[in-house]
Amino acid sequence: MTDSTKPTLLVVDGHSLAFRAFFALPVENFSTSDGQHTNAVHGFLSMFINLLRDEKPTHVAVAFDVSRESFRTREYAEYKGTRSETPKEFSGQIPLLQECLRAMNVTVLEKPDFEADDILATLATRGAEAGWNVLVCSGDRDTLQLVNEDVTVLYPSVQGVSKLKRYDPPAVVEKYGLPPEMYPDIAALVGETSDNLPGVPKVGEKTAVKWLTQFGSLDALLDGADTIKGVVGNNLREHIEDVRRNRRLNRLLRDVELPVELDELKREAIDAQALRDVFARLEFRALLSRVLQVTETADDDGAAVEPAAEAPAPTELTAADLAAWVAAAEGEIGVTVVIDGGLPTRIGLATAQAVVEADWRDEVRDALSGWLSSDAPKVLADAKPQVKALRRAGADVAGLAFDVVLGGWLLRPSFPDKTLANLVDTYLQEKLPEADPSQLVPENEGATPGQRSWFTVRVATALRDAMPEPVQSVLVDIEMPTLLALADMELSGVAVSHDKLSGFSAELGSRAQQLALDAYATIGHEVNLGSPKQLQEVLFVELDLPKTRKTKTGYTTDAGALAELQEKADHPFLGLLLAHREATKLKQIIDGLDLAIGDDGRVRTTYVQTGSQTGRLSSTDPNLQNIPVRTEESRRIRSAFEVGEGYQTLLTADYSQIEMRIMAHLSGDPGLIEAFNAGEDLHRFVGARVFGVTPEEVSSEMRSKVKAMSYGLVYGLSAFGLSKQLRIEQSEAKTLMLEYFARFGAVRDYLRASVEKARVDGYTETIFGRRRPFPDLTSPNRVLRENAERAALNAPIQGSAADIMKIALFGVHQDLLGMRSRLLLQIHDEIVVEVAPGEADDVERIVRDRMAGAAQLTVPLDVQIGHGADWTEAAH
DNA sequence: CAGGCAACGTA
DNA sequence: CGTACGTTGCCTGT
Repeated sequence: MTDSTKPTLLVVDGHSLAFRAFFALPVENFSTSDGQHTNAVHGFLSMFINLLRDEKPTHVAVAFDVSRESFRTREYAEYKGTRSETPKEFSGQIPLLQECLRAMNVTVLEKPDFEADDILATLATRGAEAGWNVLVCSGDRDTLQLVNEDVTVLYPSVQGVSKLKRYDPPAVVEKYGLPPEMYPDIAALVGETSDNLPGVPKVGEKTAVKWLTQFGSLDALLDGADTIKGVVGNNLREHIEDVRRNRRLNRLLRDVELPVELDELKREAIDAQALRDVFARLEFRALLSRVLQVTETADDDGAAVEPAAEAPAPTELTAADLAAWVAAAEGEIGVTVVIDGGLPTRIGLATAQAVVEADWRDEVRDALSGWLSSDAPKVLADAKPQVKALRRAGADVAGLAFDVVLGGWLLRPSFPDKTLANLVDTYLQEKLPEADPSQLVPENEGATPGQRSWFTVRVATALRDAMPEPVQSVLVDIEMPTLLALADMELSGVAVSHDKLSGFSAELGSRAQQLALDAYATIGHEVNLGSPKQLQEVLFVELDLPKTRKTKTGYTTDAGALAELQEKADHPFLGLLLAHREATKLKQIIDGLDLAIGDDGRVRTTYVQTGSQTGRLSSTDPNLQNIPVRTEESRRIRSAFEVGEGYQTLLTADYSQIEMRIMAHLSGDPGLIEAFNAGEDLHRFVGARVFGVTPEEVSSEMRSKVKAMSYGLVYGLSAFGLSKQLRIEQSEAKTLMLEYFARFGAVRDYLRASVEKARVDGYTETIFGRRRPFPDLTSPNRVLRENAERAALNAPIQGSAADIMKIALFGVHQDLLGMRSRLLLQIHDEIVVEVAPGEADDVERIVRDRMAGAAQLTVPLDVQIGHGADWTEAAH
């Protein structure tokens, strides 16, 4: 604890902490619309604000390195020599950070020829001499040598910049077993890779501490080096000069001449206007109020900042009073349902002004059911599980106006704002009270359901302010109704036959076993066929087969590479391995699925509505969007998905070539549009154009080439990739692309323009206004940039397809409301419906109308529909 | 025991 | 050097 009567000096290593923030924060979430990266600035300031708030220093300074050259590099040219070039994306942020700090009237110090840590050491020493409390915040462990009774080091933990570990003398002793002033002795012996200071080989922290404890000091140890036995003793003697050099270099200077006196570091009121200006340029919205909260402002017209609001105490209401309360409440009502075992146990409602709660009982349900199922606007955080619980309890829900978790995702699809607590943090800069899960009897009570509703309502307001109109429309018009459809689909589940699965599993099991034995026979011993590492040993060492493509950990043994190996140097082991892989993979999928079958014979997945960056859904526990289909055999798994008891048939409906149709629409390419309007086989039509023949003359080889080309386009395929995919020469792939674009030039123009627009705007947009940010499009790093370009090219197409399917999905859901038939599955461009007896014709008409009518494009949306007793049958 | 990696299933 | 996902088993490090 710091003595509160004394001044507290906080000195911070700006460079090292900003650098940590740079790597800790995903750059895609911290960039301005013109592409300036701001993650280091944001991360540093966020941490710095927390420090000001928590430590309440009276005096503050932030030190920076001027360059990599210092007196240390002059003494030892290799110092920090292994560090790779500082990324430009980082160094460009330092002036911006300094500008922010100056606007906050924080003293920024830098001195040529010295490192930031020397400035910290000097200030810390002077502060301690003056009898102050000193806090040193740095990402460099060498600052631990500064720790004493008056000086505490705050060191960022591995988890990130936000968590700082406090090192006072006892903490250093606990961590290293030696007092702080001896830390550099340990470091000198061990060495510091990041500074390119080699230590004594084979000596780690343990040995160093043991020696230093034994000899009492580094000098005594080096003097007595002859007495140390063994390899490490030799190593020490051979590297004694390295150790001395390390120790010279890691000693921080405590008497650097600085242009300021301690008193001048006193915290001053910030220049709010200047801060607003620079934050506006950096597009920091939330940060400003956080700064204003922890600092005085010298701004005349600056409104006083309210401290974070405290949630009102909840009022416990009876069922009847609850009904009266919702009837009287104005505007949106926040709703939070506490769930246990899939059923509601408690409900909390709130407006921005009032908070009410009740245990969930039948009376409560009956009192609220009218309101819950009405259009009265409701705001929730992660509504789907709550809607499901309410429906299980016999209460229907409508009037979902806003789900803040979906809103946060739409605004920043890559940001992990997946809980109310995250959102409260990000958009309100407040803390949602949370019970400490590590304690059996929590010290802090978490927010009650009513209070969570209160936070939800306020987050919704903040999100709306931050959300461009088109994005709000995606939320309200697409995502919210989709949510209701998904809730019902998850509740329904899909019937899966355990008998079909277990029979198939056993068959595959014995086949896999036999294949394994055969495989062992070809190489003369057993090997774990599931271990890529052991396989590499067999393939490339024992059998000495040609090396395949490299992976991070060796050479790939994936199916493609093994097939190539077979062509080059066939060995019976390869075919058996591939067959074994196929059998075990299928068995694994089957067994996983079998395990997921519930008591009622149905499998229930969870659709993650925020599960992708493009707008698609994802499916988990189990994933029903990747059930095999490609091979005849694998379709036996789909055959186990059956129509449920009391239903007549399964109906599948899928969009044919929806992404190419969207491409035609977005590019306006006359050839492609004609292809779709002609109603002819797309790839045949395109093939005819590309190869200059009639559609009848398009061979299957030609067709598969243009098909690969067309699909590849949507993913940003290169000539190289195309040649690999089609196993043709790169030159031929290039010619194919040129021919393709010669006939369908508008496609290329569109793709180019689309990426260019994303570069300028900083984001892509779907037909319906869903956005995805792409800060890396301006990255100087070629790999990052080109990856972003391909993703940016794909995002509007994949995303628009996802939008269209969602619109169709909730349309079908709504139309089926009065019927017994129900939606079961969505697999990106396909839906599966369980059709009740007598409803087949109506259902087919509904599905066709809703899917084909989901969007008005310049080309028709073609829908293929099939029926059957199981999923395989229905797919025809 | 968690987490990274390779491999592979889908659209 | 083709986008978007989730799951599995192996293996390594804490």
